[in-house]
Amino acid sequence: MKEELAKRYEPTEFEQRIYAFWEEGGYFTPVVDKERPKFSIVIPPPNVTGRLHIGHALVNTLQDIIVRWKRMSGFNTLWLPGTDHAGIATQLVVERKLAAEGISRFDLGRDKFVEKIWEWKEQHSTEIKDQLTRLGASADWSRSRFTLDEGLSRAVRYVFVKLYEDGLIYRGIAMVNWCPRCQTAISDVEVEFTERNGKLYHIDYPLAPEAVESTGTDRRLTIATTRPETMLGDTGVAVHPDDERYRDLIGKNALLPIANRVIPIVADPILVDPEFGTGVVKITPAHDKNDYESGKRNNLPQLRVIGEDGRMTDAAGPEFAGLDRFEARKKVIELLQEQGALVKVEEHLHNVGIHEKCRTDIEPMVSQQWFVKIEPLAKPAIEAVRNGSITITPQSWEATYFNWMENIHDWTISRQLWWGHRIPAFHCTNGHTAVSMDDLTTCPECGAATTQETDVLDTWFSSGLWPFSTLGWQGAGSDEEAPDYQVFYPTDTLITGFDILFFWVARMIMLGLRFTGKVPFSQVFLNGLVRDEHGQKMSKTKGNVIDPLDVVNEVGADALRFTLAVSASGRDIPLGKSRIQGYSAFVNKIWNASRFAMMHIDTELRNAGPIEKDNLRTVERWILSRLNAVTREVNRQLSVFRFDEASSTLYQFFWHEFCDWYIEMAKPVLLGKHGTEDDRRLAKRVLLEVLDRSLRLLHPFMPFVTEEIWLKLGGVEPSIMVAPYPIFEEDLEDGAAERLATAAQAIITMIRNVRAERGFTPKDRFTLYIRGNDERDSNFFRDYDYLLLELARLDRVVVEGEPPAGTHHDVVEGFHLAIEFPEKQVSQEQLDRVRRDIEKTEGELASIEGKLANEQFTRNAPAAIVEGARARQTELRARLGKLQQNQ
RNA sequence: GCGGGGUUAGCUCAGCGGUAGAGCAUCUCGCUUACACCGAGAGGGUCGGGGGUUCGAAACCCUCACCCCGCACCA
Repeated sequence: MKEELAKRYEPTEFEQRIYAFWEEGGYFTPVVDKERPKFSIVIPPPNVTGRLHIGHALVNTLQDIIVRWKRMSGFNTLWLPGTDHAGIATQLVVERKLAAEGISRFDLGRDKFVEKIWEWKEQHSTEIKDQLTRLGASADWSRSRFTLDEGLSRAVRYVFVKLYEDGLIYRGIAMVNWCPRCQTAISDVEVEFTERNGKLYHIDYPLAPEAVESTGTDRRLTIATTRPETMLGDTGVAVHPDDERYRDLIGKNALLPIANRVIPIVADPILVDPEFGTGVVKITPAHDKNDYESGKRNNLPQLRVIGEDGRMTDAAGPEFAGLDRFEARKKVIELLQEQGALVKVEEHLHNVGIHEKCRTDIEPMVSQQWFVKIEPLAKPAIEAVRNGSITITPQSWEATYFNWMENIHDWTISRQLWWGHRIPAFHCTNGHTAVSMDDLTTCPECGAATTQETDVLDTWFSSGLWPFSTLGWQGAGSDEEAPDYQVFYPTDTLITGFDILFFWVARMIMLGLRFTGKVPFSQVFLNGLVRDEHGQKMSKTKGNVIDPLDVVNEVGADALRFTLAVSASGRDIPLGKSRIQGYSAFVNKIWNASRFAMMHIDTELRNAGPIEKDNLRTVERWILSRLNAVTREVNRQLSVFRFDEASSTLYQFFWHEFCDWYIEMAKPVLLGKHGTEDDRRLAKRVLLEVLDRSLRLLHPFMPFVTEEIWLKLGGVEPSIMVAPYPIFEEDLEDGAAERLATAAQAIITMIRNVRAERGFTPKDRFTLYIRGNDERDSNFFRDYDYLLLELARLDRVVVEGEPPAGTHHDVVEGFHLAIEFPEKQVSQEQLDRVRRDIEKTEGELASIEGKLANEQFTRNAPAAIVEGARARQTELRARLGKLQQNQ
């Protein structure tokens, strides 16, 4: 039964009601049936305690568009949602909260602290779902997963143990990125480089007394450093072996100022560039990546002067021990100044590595950690993209992927955190380490008591398994008993931000291939960053942040979604309030057009039956043909992730073809002002058809409003969500109808145009003389003269009649027109316009004729192009002749 | 240094070998019973500079300039 549509479009009135309706209908949950064609996609799991920002709104809108499109297209569709425990990020949030109460995690101890995080998690775990719900995400909440769930944890443990057994996970002492604030090691990709104005300190290192004696000189070696405090840990000085200035000093010793330690002068062609600076480099093997390598090459000891908390150690000397590293820097400078060893200080712009999560300066540090030997995993992952098993869109990201994967370093996976998957390794009192699926209390090697490794795994280790661990995979063999895995793995598409290509996408590919033997997904779409309307990054300090939930509350989810879609070409997205406003007008337009249609549709959709195509008139054939072309276009664009093209195609069609033209053209018949009762019935049927198909095409982009309208329209299916997505139908194509309808529109436009140019008002009426090319054209205009009369506001249309002298002539789409205007003073402006029009036409004609006169063109250009040029020439000639009569 | 992207109407962008486009903004006219979150119309671009390929280039190639983003390095 058809219902009324509210007079005003008020999204807040129905969006949440509609979502509840979908959930109750169970439309988000696919069936577990291997025989049906499936489509599956997993969400990039947001941080469990996070608040959704505009970037989440984007990535989840895009996923939902694809998911709804596939579901309507007949696929057994699963969108699996969930959240990530997000080790460091979550721990940080809770630590900050506790800090506000004056408590540190160390006050609580590991177990209590982890308990606190779980409490926090439980409190916030519904927030993500609630927020995604407001956006209209059609995810299967019954399958929601969390990276610390029991099953997923089992998968993590299995993968760790297996990689260890295969020799791809090892424990060792190496230079890592250390965050003194979080007091954990982090991987290379978690370090962010930020440009900073610093100082370059030039410091004199004197030669050791015995070197002064043996060389007979008292030279000083001037080194430069941005981090003077690390000199306390220097265990050598390097020069280039070919550098004449210092060659005689190689093998001798220098005297380290302040510490007064004798350190060797070594030759290191890798570390030292003789052209750069003074050609002398200090070596701090314990606190610099390059120095660490150099130290190993030159057998220099590592002296750790900075501790895990960022404070100087005892090894730094009694006057430094316990001092913060930046305080120590000041003190070192002071002492050097006193000793006269500080030669000069320069301003220096350089990059400083910081921890991307807490923004603390990274301290390179030698430490015992767990690593994944990555190359054997990276190789097949590179191959999968290279051979097309996985495609990345936009394709330019593939180059970035290869570039990174081919230069990849071992992955530091251990974190000295408390929140996460604890590493399943067991150390015994005799120093043995065993890795095991089951908890061990005694050492398998010597029987001594064991304790479990305290480190946890990098968050991305567990999210790297997300596409299969969420489907029930828990290790070799487990897949047999995991029906979801059987039906939905591998997934089809992955949609995520480019910023986690390395963090997440690459790791899923590597681990997926290794453990399931299949690519975890075959298509990756990387979306850009949402920026403000001027392309600036959104940030709290700039005050240009747009909160998606505010937008949803103001203009509804559909307007936000459509704006995001129409902006998503794969590059960064400029988003401003005015843009959203613009597209909310479009939603309003859909609402009102539907309201109009529903005032006239008296046949219920259920009983309407198929359209009687043979009885349709030209205008109806035209709109169906156009809609059909749009249908093909939208399906095609969605299949290649052109959300922008697909949505603007629909926008253009619905607003400017359906509303501005078709509805206006249909009005005389719908309102009973013209045509037979049969015409009217058919027009209504077509109006209904076009609206219904349009709503279905639009549904993935704006699910709420389309459902609200569609339900009131009385659809055949229980929900538009499960109504079939329109597909191209060859027999709806009608080129002839399109040509005539388009011509009629161009003629109406031309008349409106000239009317405005001549200063007439819509109330002034004229007579139009029109001549077609053949009988069919003439019949068309005879049949549809009422359209010209109504839409162009004429008082008479004469088809094939001879226009009197003094009329305005033109040629539009091959039709010769003449408009008889009432007597009116022709303004100079109008005359100028006629002249410009003529000049423009002459210009184009000259260019076309030049082309056609060129034998190279007629010989080489494709026949269709040459034909087109000829036709254009004919039209322009005719038009020019007509225009000249207007002068 | 390596890699990627960009430079098209006032703004934000699409087009990527065959007559320069969209949205927003601007101007003019119109409250015509779906919608003023509207309708009708107008103005506005030598497609960053230079060179080349081609019958034909905004599009392909080379080159220069400027901007952005990764990665690496910066003693």
